[in-house]
Amino acid sequence: MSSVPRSIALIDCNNFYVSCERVFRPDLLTRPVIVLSGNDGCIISRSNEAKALGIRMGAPLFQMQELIQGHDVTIFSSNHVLYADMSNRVMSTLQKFSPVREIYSIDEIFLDLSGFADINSYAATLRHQVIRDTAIPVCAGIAPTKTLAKLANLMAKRHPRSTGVFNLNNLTEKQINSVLSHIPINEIWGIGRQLTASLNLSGIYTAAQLRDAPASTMRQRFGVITEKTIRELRGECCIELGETTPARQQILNSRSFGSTVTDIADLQDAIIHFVSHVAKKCRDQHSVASILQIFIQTDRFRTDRPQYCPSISIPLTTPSANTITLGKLALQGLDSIYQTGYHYKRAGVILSEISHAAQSQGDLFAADTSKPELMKTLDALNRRYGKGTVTLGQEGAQHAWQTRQENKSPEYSTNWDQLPVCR
DNA sequence: TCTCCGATTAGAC
DNA sequence: CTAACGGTCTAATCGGAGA
Repeated sequence: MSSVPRSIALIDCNNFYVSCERVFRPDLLTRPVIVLSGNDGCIISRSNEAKALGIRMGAPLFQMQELIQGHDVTIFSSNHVLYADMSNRVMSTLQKFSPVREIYSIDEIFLDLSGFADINSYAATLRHQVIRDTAIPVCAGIAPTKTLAKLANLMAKRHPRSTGVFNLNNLTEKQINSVLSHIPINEIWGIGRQLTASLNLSGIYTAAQLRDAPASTMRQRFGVITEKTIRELRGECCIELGETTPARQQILNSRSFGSTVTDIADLQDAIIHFVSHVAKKCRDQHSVASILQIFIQTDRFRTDRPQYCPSISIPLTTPSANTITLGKLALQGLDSIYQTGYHYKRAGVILSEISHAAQSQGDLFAADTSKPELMKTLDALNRRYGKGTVTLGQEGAQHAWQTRQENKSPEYSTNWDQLPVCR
């Protein structure tokens, strides 16, 4: 009994961050545009025109400076509030198209379209709906497994005059072979730099070659992930759709500083900021953490200066998500790892061993009682009047460690005060 | 020798 | 003028400590 293959669709926004900026700057629709990472450091999104100029993904901005200046490239700092809001809009449109779905990242969603009638035109409809609702362009790849759907999406994006939909289930075996033999393995989901290098050494260069390699021996040499990838390339489902977003197991907040800091007071200020942020995220998912980690780092690229990257892991006797409790411990931890005389470039805070607040061990007998009501009030005020309305004493307004963001667009879709027309 | 656990590595986006 | 290289997260794997 040969069963009909599943139709798993991967819908992926085109050049997502750039597309978000273009929604509010239609004058840039045909121009080279890039979006930078935090601190305006690396290039993390490029328009097709920027890609065509040879501007590399992930490259540090200063290395691409020549290309950029010669071609009037428009540069944006990251505007995460804008991207998160646009993502919510895109996802709420797309979720209506299948009851079985998984939001995989800020700009991607898997939809199970198995058994649907006329899948190709359904996918075309969904693309147009997203454009109408949000002005963000998306492409759809359809295949029997997630890994193949990823590749199908790649094909949909790559084919210049394609309709933005590519369905591997419509192809003959011969056509599939042809497609896979033209895709280098580094473009496969789950095959990164290291695996590409070692697989190449064994003579495997294309998706077709990887698919046809013996699965069990490959598992021994290259690990389980490679084996699953091989099976998925054959059309065998090994990675199911995860329909519920599980609570975070780890919550991290870290920053590279705009310039180096030497004073512990500046680090304290930064750490308190990070603690507030992670504690809030933890409370938002109704969790508490059992381990609090603090780290500070010197600039790893300044090899001419002494390096010092200490960290400390602080176990909590009572799991907590309380900013005050965690803040005190964090500052003690910082004290114990800080050394004078270094130029610190980055710091961060990690919450781990996270469990659900209600079922946390010892909760009944030893709850974290340091002003839990204060946390609720603080969260409520910030919800009501906007983020940053009420902060703890040490979260000042001026920060020596603040990141550079020289080309940030307004939060068009979420903040009236930032709309030029409302000034 | 086995098992457990924290640290490290690899990958995604 | 010079210096300039992200932030969050998961899962697999490694390797040492202790049983």
